[in-house]
Amino acid sequence: MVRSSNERSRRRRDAQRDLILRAAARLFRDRGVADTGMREIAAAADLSPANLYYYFKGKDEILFYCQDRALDSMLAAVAGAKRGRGSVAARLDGVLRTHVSTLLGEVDGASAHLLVDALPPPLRVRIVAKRDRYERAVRGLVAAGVRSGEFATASPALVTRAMLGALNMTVLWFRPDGAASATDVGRELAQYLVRGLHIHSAA
Amino acid sequence: MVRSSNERSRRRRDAQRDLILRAAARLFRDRGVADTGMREIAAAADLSPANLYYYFKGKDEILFYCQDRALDSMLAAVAGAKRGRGSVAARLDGVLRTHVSTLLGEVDGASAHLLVDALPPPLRVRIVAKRDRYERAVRGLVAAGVRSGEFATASPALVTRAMLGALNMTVLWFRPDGAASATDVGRELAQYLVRGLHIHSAA
DNA sequence: TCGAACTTCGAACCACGGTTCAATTGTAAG
DNA sequence: CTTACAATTGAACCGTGGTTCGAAGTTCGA
Repeated sequence: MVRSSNERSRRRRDAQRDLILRAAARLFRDRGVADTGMREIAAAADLSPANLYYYFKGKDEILFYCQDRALDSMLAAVAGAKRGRGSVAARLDGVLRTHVSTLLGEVDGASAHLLVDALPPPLRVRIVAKRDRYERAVRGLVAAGVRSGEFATASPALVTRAMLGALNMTVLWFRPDGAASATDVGRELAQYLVRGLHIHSAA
Repeated sequence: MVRSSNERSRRRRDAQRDLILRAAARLFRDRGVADTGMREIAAAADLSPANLYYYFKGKDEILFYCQDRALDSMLAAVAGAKRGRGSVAARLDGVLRTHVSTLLGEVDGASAHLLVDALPPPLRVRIVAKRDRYERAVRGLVAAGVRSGEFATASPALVTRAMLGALNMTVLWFRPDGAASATDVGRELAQYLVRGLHIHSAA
Protein backbone atom coordinates (compact mmCIF):
# COMPACT_ATOMS: atom_id res chain seq x y z
CA MET A 1 0.00 0.00 0.00
CA VAL A 2 1.68 3.16 -1.22
CA ARG A 3 -0.43 5.53 0.77
CA SER A 4 0.46 4.25 4.22
CA SER A 5 4.10 4.09 3.29
CA ASN A 6 4.19 7.74 2.35
CA GLU A 7 2.29 8.58 5.47
CA ARG A 8 4.72 6.69 7.65
CA SER A 9 7.86 8.09 6.07
CA ARG A 10 6.45 11.58 6.20
CA ARG A 11 5.75 11.17 9.89
CA ARG A 12 9.26 9.85 10.52
CA ARG A 13 10.68 12.75 8.60
CA ASP A 14 8.72 15.28 10.59
CA ALA A 15 9.72 13.62 13.84
CA GLN A 16 13.38 13.83 12.90
CA ARG A 17 13.03 17.47 11.89
CA ASP A 18 11.43 18.16 15.23
CA LEU A 19 14.21 16.34 17.07
CA ILE A 20 16.86 18.33 15.25
CA LEU A 21 15.12 21.60 15.93
CA ARG A 22 14.88 20.86 19.64
CA ALA A 23 18.56 19.97 19.84
CA ALA A 24 19.55 23.04 17.86
CA ALA A 25 17.33 25.33 19.92
CA ARG A 26 18.88 24.05 23.11
CA LEU A 27 22.39 24.64 21.81
CA PHE A 28 21.51 28.07 20.44
CA ARG A 29 20.18 29.03 23.84
CA ASP A 30 23.09 27.63 25.81
CA ARG A 31 26.10 28.53 23.68
CA GLY A 32 24.77 31.18 21.34
CA VAL A 33 23.94 30.94 17.66
CA ALA A 34 27.32 31.96 16.29
CA ASP A 35 29.23 29.60 18.55
CA THR A 36 27.10 26.59 17.66
CA GLY A 37 28.38 24.58 14.72
CA MET A 38 26.58 22.16 12.47
CA ARG A 39 28.80 19.39 13.81
CA GLU A 40 27.63 20.14 17.34
CA ILE A 41 23.99 20.16 16.32
CA ALA A 42 24.50 16.86 14.53
CA ALA A 43 26.16 15.33 17.58
CA ALA A 44 23.36 16.52 19.84
CA ALA A 45 20.76 15.06 17.49
CA ASP A 46 22.69 11.79 17.07
CA LEU A 47 23.36 11.91 13.36
CA SER A 48 26.11 12.89 11.00
CA PRO A 49 26.69 16.53 10.01
CA ALA A 50 25.97 15.76 6.39
CA ASN A 51 22.66 14.20 7.26
CA LEU A 52 21.37 17.53 8.55
CA TYR A 53 21.24 18.70 4.97
CA TYR A 54 18.76 15.99 4.12
CA TYR A 55 16.29 17.60 6.50
CA PHE A 56 17.19 21.27 6.19
CA LYS A 57 18.68 23.44 3.52
CA GLY A 58 21.30 24.75 5.93
CA LYS A 59 22.03 26.35 9.25
CA ASP A 60 20.03 29.44 8.33
CA GLU A 61 16.90 27.40 7.81
CA ILE A 62 17.34 25.65 11.15
CA LEU A 63 17.66 28.98 12.92
CA PHE A 64 14.69 30.26 10.98
CA TYR A 65 12.39 27.46 12.08
CA CYS A 66 13.54 27.79 15.68
CA GLN A 67 12.55 31.44 15.73
CA ASP A 68 9.40 30.81 13.74
CA ARG A 69 8.17 28.20 16.20
CA ALA A 70 8.90 30.36 19.22
CA LEU A 71 7.08 33.29 17.67
CA ASP A 72 4.06 31.15 16.87
CA SER A 73 3.83 30.16 20.51
CA MET A 74 4.04 33.76 21.65
CA LEU A 75 1.56 34.94 19.04
CA ALA A 76 -0.94 32.37 20.19
CA ALA A 77 -0.62 33.62 23.74
CA VAL A 78 -1.12 37.24 22.82
CA ALA A 79 -4.03 36.40 20.54
CA GLY A 80 -5.74 34.62 23.38
CA ALA A 81 -5.09 37.55 25.69
CA LYS A 82 -6.70 39.92 23.24
CA ARG A 83 -9.92 37.96 23.42
CA GLY A 84 -9.73 37.60 27.21
CA ARG A 85 -12.10 39.25 29.61
CA GLY A 86 -10.09 39.93 32.76
CA SER A 87 -8.25 43.15 33.51
CA VAL A 88 -5.70 44.22 30.96
CA ALA A 89 -3.02 43.87 33.61
CA ALA A 90 -3.88 40.24 34.23
CA ARG A 91 -3.96 39.46 30.53
CA LEU A 92 -0.66 41.20 29.86
CA ASP A 93 0.83 39.36 32.80
CA GLY A 94 -0.12 36.08 31.19
CA VAL A 95 1.43 37.03 27.88
CA LEU A 96 4.71 37.95 29.50
CA ARG A 97 4.81 34.72 31.47
CA THR A 98 4.18 32.68 28.34
CA HIS A 99 6.91 34.63 26.63
CA VAL A 100 9.44 33.60 29.26
CA SER A 101 8.27 30.00 29.28
CA THR A 102 8.65 29.77 25.53
CA LEU A 103 12.09 31.32 25.61
CA LEU A 104 13.44 29.26 28.49
CA GLY A 105 11.49 26.06 27.99
CA GLU A 106 12.95 22.88 26.58
CA VAL A 107 10.22 22.34 24.08
CA ASP A 108 10.20 25.33 21.78
CA GLY A 109 13.08 27.02 20.07
CA ALA A 110 14.76 29.71 22.11
CA SER A 111 16.93 32.64 21.09
CA ALA A 112 13.84 34.10 19.52
CA HIS A 113 14.59 37.73 19.06
CA LEU A 114 18.30 37.74 19.67
CA LEU A 115 20.50 37.71 16.63
CA VAL A 116 17.70 38.00 14.12
CA ASP A 117 20.20 39.81 11.94
CA ALA A 118 22.13 36.56 11.58
CA LEU A 119 19.64 35.47 8.94
CA PRO A 120 19.96 36.21 5.22
CA PRO A 121 17.45 38.80 3.92
CA PRO A 122 14.89 36.38 2.42
CA LEU A 123 14.35 34.56 5.71
CA ARG A 124 14.99 37.58 7.88
CA VAL A 125 12.14 39.62 6.50
CA ARG A 126 9.69 36.85 7.31
CA ILE A 127 10.89 36.57 10.91
CA VAL A 128 11.05 40.32 11.38
CA ALA A 129 7.53 40.66 10.03
CA LYS A 130 6.22 38.06 12.45
CA ARG A 131 8.19 39.54 15.32
CA ASP A 132 6.79 42.97 14.55
CA ARG A 133 3.29 41.55 14.50
CA TYR A 134 3.89 40.14 17.96
CA GLU A 135 5.36 43.38 19.26
CA ARG A 136 2.44 45.34 17.85
CA ALA A 137 0.01 43.00 19.57
CA VAL A 138 1.71 43.46 22.93
CA ARG A 139 1.84 47.20 22.37
CA GLY A 140 -1.85 47.10 21.57
CA LEU A 141 -2.50 45.46 24.89
CA VAL A 142 -0.55 48.18 26.67
CA ALA A 143 -2.40 50.87 24.75
CA ALA A 144 -5.71 49.22 25.64
CA GLY A 145 -4.77 49.47 29.29
CA VAL A 146 -4.00 53.13 28.88
CA ARG A 147 -7.34 53.75 27.18
CA SER A 148 -9.22 51.91 29.88
CA GLY A 149 -7.48 53.95 32.53
CA GLU A 150 -5.63 51.03 34.05
CA PHE A 151 -2.20 52.12 32.85
CA ALA A 152 -0.36 55.41 32.61
CA THR A 153 2.44 55.60 30.08
CA ALA A 154 3.75 58.37 27.91
CA SER A 155 5.17 56.08 25.26
CA PRO A 156 3.63 52.63 24.87
CA ALA A 157 6.02 51.74 22.07
CA LEU A 158 9.13 52.36 24.12
CA VAL A 159 7.75 50.66 27.20
CA THR A 160 6.76 47.62 25.17
CA ARG A 161 10.27 47.31 23.82
CA ALA A 162 11.61 47.64 27.34
CA MET A 163 9.39 44.83 28.56
CA LEU A 164 10.30 42.50 25.73
CA GLY A 165 13.95 43.41 26.09
CA ALA A 166 13.98 42.51 29.76
CA LEU A 167 12.30 39.22 28.93
CA ASN A 168 14.56 38.34 26.03
CA MET A 169 17.73 38.97 27.99
CA THR A 170 16.83 36.16 30.36
CA VAL A 171 18.28 33.66 27.89
CA LEU A 172 21.72 35.14 28.57
CA TRP A 173 21.78 34.50 32.29
CA PHE A 174 19.11 31.93 33.04
CA ARG A 175 20.39 28.49 33.99
CA PRO A 176 17.95 25.57 34.31
CA ASP A 177 19.85 24.21 37.30
CA GLY A 178 19.60 27.49 39.18
CA ALA A 179 17.53 28.27 42.23
CA ALA A 180 14.67 29.87 40.31
CA SER A 181 12.73 27.89 37.73
CA ALA A 182 11.65 29.32 34.40
CA THR A 183 8.14 29.68 35.78
CA ASP A 184 9.42 31.54 38.83
CA VAL A 185 11.41 33.92 36.69
CA GLY A 186 8.45 34.57 34.42
CA ARG A 187 6.12 35.27 37.32
CA GLU A 188 8.50 37.69 39.04
CA LEU A 189 9.46 39.54 35.88
CA ALA A 190 5.89 39.91 34.69
CA GLN A 191 4.84 41.23 38.07
CA TYR A 192 7.57 43.87 38.09
CA LEU A 193 7.10 44.92 34.48
CA VAL A 194 3.32 45.25 34.74
CA ARG A 195 3.63 47.12 38.03
CA GLY A 196 5.57 49.87 36.27
CA LEU A 197 2.57 50.48 34.03
CA HIS A 198 0.00 50.86 36.77
CA ILE A 199 -1.31 54.19 37.83
CA HIS A 200 -0.01 54.77 41.30
CA SER A 201 0.77 57.41 43.86
CA ALA A 202 4.42 57.42 44.81
CA ALA A 203 5.06 56.99 48.50
CA MET B 1 65.79 64.86 23.53
CA VAL B 2 64.66 61.30 24.01
CA ARG B 3 62.02 62.06 26.58
CA SER B 4 59.84 64.32 24.48
CA SER B 5 60.10 61.93 21.56
CA ASN B 6 58.83 59.04 23.61
CA GLU B 7 56.14 61.22 25.06
CA ARG B 8 55.01 62.38 21.67
CA SER B 9 55.01 58.97 20.07
CA ARG B 10 53.20 57.52 23.04
CA ARG B 11 50.56 60.19 22.73
CA ARG B 12 50.18 59.53 19.02
CA ARG B 13 49.90 55.84 19.69
CA ASP B 14 47.21 56.34 22.31
CA ALA B 15 45.32 58.67 20.02
CA GLN B 16 45.31 56.08 17.25
CA ARG B 17 44.20 53.37 19.63
CA ASP B 18 41.36 55.58 20.72
CA LEU B 19 40.40 56.32 17.14
CA ILE B 20 40.34 52.64 16.30
CA LEU B 21 38.28 51.80 19.36
CA ARG B 22 35.69 54.43 18.50
CA ALA B 23 35.37 53.18 14.94
CA ALA B 24 35.14 49.57 16.09
CA ALA B 25 32.58 50.38 18.77
CA ARG B 26 30.40 52.13 16.23
CA LEU B 27 30.53 49.20 13.86
CA PHE B 28 29.93 46.69 16.63
CA ARG B 29 26.85 48.61 17.66
CA ASP B 30 25.48 49.07 14.14
CA ARG B 31 26.24 45.75 12.47
CA GLY B 32 26.93 43.45 15.37
CA VAL B 33 30.21 42.04 16.59
CA ALA B 34 30.20 38.84 14.56
CA ASP B 35 29.32 40.62 11.32
CA THR B 36 32.05 43.21 11.67
CA GLY B 37 35.37 42.23 10.07
CA MET B 38 38.82 43.53 10.72
CA ARG B 39 38.88 44.88 7.18
CA GLU B 40 35.78 46.95 7.92
CA ILE B 41 37.24 48.29 11.14
CA ALA B 42 40.42 49.17 9.31
CA ALA B 43 38.49 50.98 6.58
CA ALA B 44 36.47 52.91 9.14
CA ALA B 45 39.63 53.94 10.96
CA ASP B 46 41.44 54.82 7.72
CA LEU B 47 44.29 52.35 7.89
CA SER B 48 45.22 48.97 6.55
CA PRO B 49 43.94 45.75 8.13
CA ALA B 50 47.48 44.65 8.94
CA ASN B 51 48.17 47.90 10.74
CA LEU B 52 45.48 47.13 13.31
CA TYR B 53 47.80 44.46 14.67
CA TYR B 54 50.41 47.05 15.48
CA TYR B 55 48.00 48.64 17.95
CA PHE B 56 46.09 45.59 19.16
CA LYS B 57 46.83 41.94 19.53
CA GLY B 58 43.70 41.02 17.64
CA LYS B 59 39.97 41.41 17.27
CA ASP B 60 39.37 39.97 20.72
CA GLU B 61 41.45 42.66 22.34
CA ILE B 62 39.61 45.39 20.46
CA LEU B 63 36.28 44.04 21.65
CA PHE B 64 37.68 43.70 25.14
CA TYR B 65 38.71 47.35 25.36
CA CYS B 66 35.36 48.48 23.95
CA GLN B 67 33.52 46.68 26.69
CA ASP B 68 36.04 47.67 29.32
CA ARG B 69 35.65 51.35 28.53
CA ALA B 70 31.88 51.22 28.55
CA LEU B 71 31.88 49.43 31.89
CA ASP B 72 34.24 52.02 33.37
CA SER B 73 31.82 54.74 32.39
CA MET B 74 28.91 52.92 33.96
CA LEU B 75 30.84 52.08 37.09
CA ALA B 76 31.74 55.72 37.55
CA ALA B 77 28.08 56.65 37.35
CA VAL B 78 26.96 54.08 39.87
CA ALA B 79 29.82 54.96 42.21
CA GLY B 80 28.73 58.58 42.15
CA ALA B 81 25.15 57.57 42.79
CA LYS B 82 26.16 55.59 45.83
CA ARG B 83 27.64 58.70 47.39
CA GLY B 84 24.68 60.86 46.36
CA ARG B 85 22.22 62.38 48.79
CA GLY B 86 18.91 62.54 46.94
CA SER B 87 16.23 59.88 47.04
CA VAL B 88 17.29 56.42 45.97
CA ALA B 89 14.84 56.64 43.10
CA ALA B 90 16.44 59.79 41.75
CA ARG B 91 19.92 58.34 42.04
CA LEU B 92 18.94 55.08 40.38
CA ASP B 93 17.25 57.06 37.66
CA GLY B 94 20.53 58.82 36.96
CA VAL B 95 22.46 55.58 36.78
CA LEU B 96 20.05 54.09 34.27
CA ARG B 97 20.16 57.19 32.10
CA THR B 98 23.94 57.17 32.07
CA HIS B 99 23.82 53.49 31.17
CA VAL B 100 21.77 54.23 28.08
CA SER B 101 23.90 57.20 27.11
CA THR B 102 27.04 55.12 27.33
CA LEU B 103 25.54 52.32 25.31
CA LEU B 104 24.04 54.48 22.59
CA GLY B 105 26.50 57.34 22.58
CA GLU B 106 29.14 57.89 19.93
CA VAL B 107 31.99 58.34 22.36
CA ASP B 108 32.22 55.17 24.36
CA GLY B 109 32.24 51.62 23.19
CA ALA B 110 28.83 50.09 22.83
CA SER B 111 27.70 46.47 22.78
CA ALA B 112 28.74 46.32 26.40
CA HIS B 113 27.04 43.29 27.78
CA LEU B 114 25.87 41.64 24.64
CA LEU B 115 28.04 38.88 23.31
CA VAL B 116 30.42 38.80 26.24
CA ASP B 117 30.78 35.12 25.51
CA ALA B 118 32.49 36.02 22.26
CA LEU B 119 35.69 36.61 24.17
CA PRO B 120 38.30 33.94 24.96
CA PRO B 121 38.40 32.88 28.64
CA PRO B 122 41.39 35.01 29.73
CA LEU B 123 39.77 38.26 28.62
CA ARG B 124 36.25 37.13 29.33
CA VAL B 125 36.77 36.57 33.04
CA ARG B 126 38.02 40.12 33.43
CA ILE B 127 35.02 41.61 31.69
CA VAL B 128 32.56 39.37 33.46
CA ALA B 129 34.13 40.29 36.79
CA LYS B 130 33.76 44.00 36.07
CA ARG B 131 30.26 43.54 34.75
CA ASP B 132 29.29 41.64 37.88
CA ARG B 133 30.74 44.41 40.01
CA TYR B 134 28.53 46.87 38.16
CA GLU B 135 25.46 44.70 38.46
CA ARG B 136 26.08 44.24 42.17
CA ALA B 137 26.35 47.98 42.62
CA VAL B 138 23.03 48.59 40.88
CA ARG B 139 21.45 45.79 42.86
CA GLY B 140 22.81 47.42 46.02
CA LEU B 141 21.09 50.63 45.07
CA VAL B 142 17.81 48.79 44.61
CA ALA B 143 18.26 47.01 47.93
CA ALA B 144 18.99 50.33 49.61
CA GLY B 145 15.70 51.64 48.32
CA VAL B 146 13.91 48.62 49.73
CA ARG B 147 15.56 49.12 53.11
CA SER B 148 14.66 52.79 53.20
CA GLY B 149 11.07 51.94 52.40
CA GLU B 150 11.07 53.67 49.03
CA PHE B 151 10.86 50.48 47.00
CA ALA B 152 8.97 47.22 47.30
CA THR B 153 10.46 44.22 45.56
CA ALA B 154 10.52 40.56 46.36
CA SER B 155 13.68 39.84 44.41
CA PRO B 156 16.14 42.70 43.88
CA ALA B 157 18.51 40.47 41.94
CA LEU B 158 15.93 39.49 39.36
CA VAL B 159 14.56 42.99 39.03
CA THR B 160 18.04 44.39 38.57
CA ARG B 161 18.69 41.97 35.74
CA ALA B 162 15.39 42.94 34.20
CA MET B 163 16.29 46.61 34.29
CA LEU B 164 19.74 46.11 32.80
CA GLY B 165 18.29 43.74 30.22
CA ALA B 166 15.75 46.28 29.06
CA LEU B 167 18.51 48.87 28.81
CA ASN B 168 20.96 46.65 26.99
CA MET B 169 18.46 45.61 24.38
CA THR B 170 18.18 49.18 23.18
CA VAL B 171 21.30 48.68 21.07
CA LEU B 172 19.34 46.24 18.92
CA TRP B 173 16.61 48.62 17.87
CA PHE B 174 17.84 52.13 18.56
CA ARG B 175 18.70 54.19 15.52
CA PRO B 176 20.44 57.55 15.87
CA ASP B 177 18.38 59.04 13.05
CA GLY B 178 15.10 58.06 14.67
CA ALA B 179 12.53 60.30 16.28
CA ALA B 180 13.75 59.76 19.83
CA SER B 181 17.30 60.70 20.81
CA ALA B 182 19.46 58.57 23.07
CA THR B 183 18.73 60.97 25.90
CA ASP B 184 15.00 60.72 25.31
CA VAL B 185 15.12 56.95 25.32
CA GLY B 186 17.18 56.91 28.50
CA ARG B 187 14.80 59.26 30.27
CA GLU B 188 11.67 57.35 29.34
CA LEU B 189 13.09 53.94 30.10
CA ALA B 190 14.53 54.99 33.45
CA GLN B 191 11.20 56.52 34.41
CA TYR B 192 9.30 53.36 33.59
CA LEU B 193 11.77 50.98 35.19
CA VAL B 194 12.04 52.95 38.42
CA ARG B 195 8.29 53.34 38.58
CA GLY B 196 7.91 49.59 38.80
CA LEU B 197 9.92 49.59 41.99
CA HIS B 198 7.91 52.20 43.82
CA ILE B 199 5.47 51.32 46.50
CA HIS B 200 2.08 52.12 45.12
CA SER B 201 -1.58 51.44 45.46
CA ALA B 202 -3.02 49.94 42.31
CA ALA B 203 -5.98 51.80 40.91
C1' DT C 1 72.47 63.98 5.93
C1' DC C 2 72.49 59.64 8.48
C1' DG C 3 70.52 55.99 10.98
C1' DA C 4 67.55 53.78 14.20
C1' DA C 5 63.25 53.71 15.88
C1' DC C 6 58.35 53.82 14.97
C1' DT C 7 54.65 53.20 11.67
C1' DT C 8 52.37 51.45 7.62
C1' DC C 9 51.05 48.29 4.08
C1' DG C 10 50.21 44.61 0.18
C1' DA C 11 50.04 40.08 -0.13
C1' DA C 12 49.67 35.80 1.36
C1' DC C 13 48.68 32.35 4.90
C1' DC C 14 45.73 29.23 7.26
C1' DA C 15 42.20 27.52 10.32
C1' DC C 16 37.50 27.13 11.02
C1' DG C 17 32.98 25.86 9.74
C1' DG C 18 29.17 25.54 6.47
C1' DT C 19 28.44 22.84 2.67
C1' DT C 20 28.54 19.26 -1.10
C1' DC C 21 28.96 14.71 -3.15
C1' DA C 22 29.49 10.05 -4.34
C1' DA C 23 28.77 5.96 -2.26
C1' DT C 24 26.65 2.77 1.30
C1' DT C 25 23.02 1.03 4.13
C1' DG C 26 18.16 0.51 5.50
C1' DT C 27 13.30 -0.19 4.21
C1' DA C 28 9.22 -1.82 2.14
C1' DA C 29 6.54 -2.80 -1.87
C1' DG C 30 6.05 -6.18 -5.93
C1' DC D 1 14.75 -11.90 -4.26
C1' DT D 2 14.72 -7.79 -6.38
C1' DT D 3 14.01 -3.25 -7.11
C1' DA D 4 13.22 1.47 -6.21
C1' DC D 5 13.45 4.92 -3.05
C1' DA D 6 14.41 6.89 1.55
C1' DA D 7 18.00 7.69 4.81
C1' DT D 8 22.70 8.06 6.20
C1' DT D 9 27.55 8.80 6.01
C1' DG D 10 32.86 9.75 5.57
C1' DA D 11 35.53 12.59 3.24
C1' DA D 12 36.56 16.40 0.89
C1' DC D 13 35.56 21.07 -0.76
C1' DC D 14 35.87 25.97 -0.38
C1' DG D 15 34.72 30.75 0.92
C1' DT D 16 35.23 33.71 4.65
C1' DG D 17 37.85 36.25 7.81
C1' DG D 18 41.37 36.64 11.38
C1' DT D 19 46.11 36.73 11.27
C1' DT D 20 51.13 36.91 9.89
C1' DC D 21 55.23 38.41 7.34
C1' DG D 22 58.72 40.89 5.07
C1' DA D 23 59.56 45.08 3.22
C1' DA D 24 58.82 49.94 2.37
C1' DG D 25 57.76 54.53 4.18
C1' DT D 26 58.03 58.04 7.94
C1' DT D 27 59.75 60.53 11.90
C1' DC D 28 63.22 62.59 14.71
C1' DG D 29 67.36 63.21 17.31
C1' DA D 30 72.42 63.58 16.40
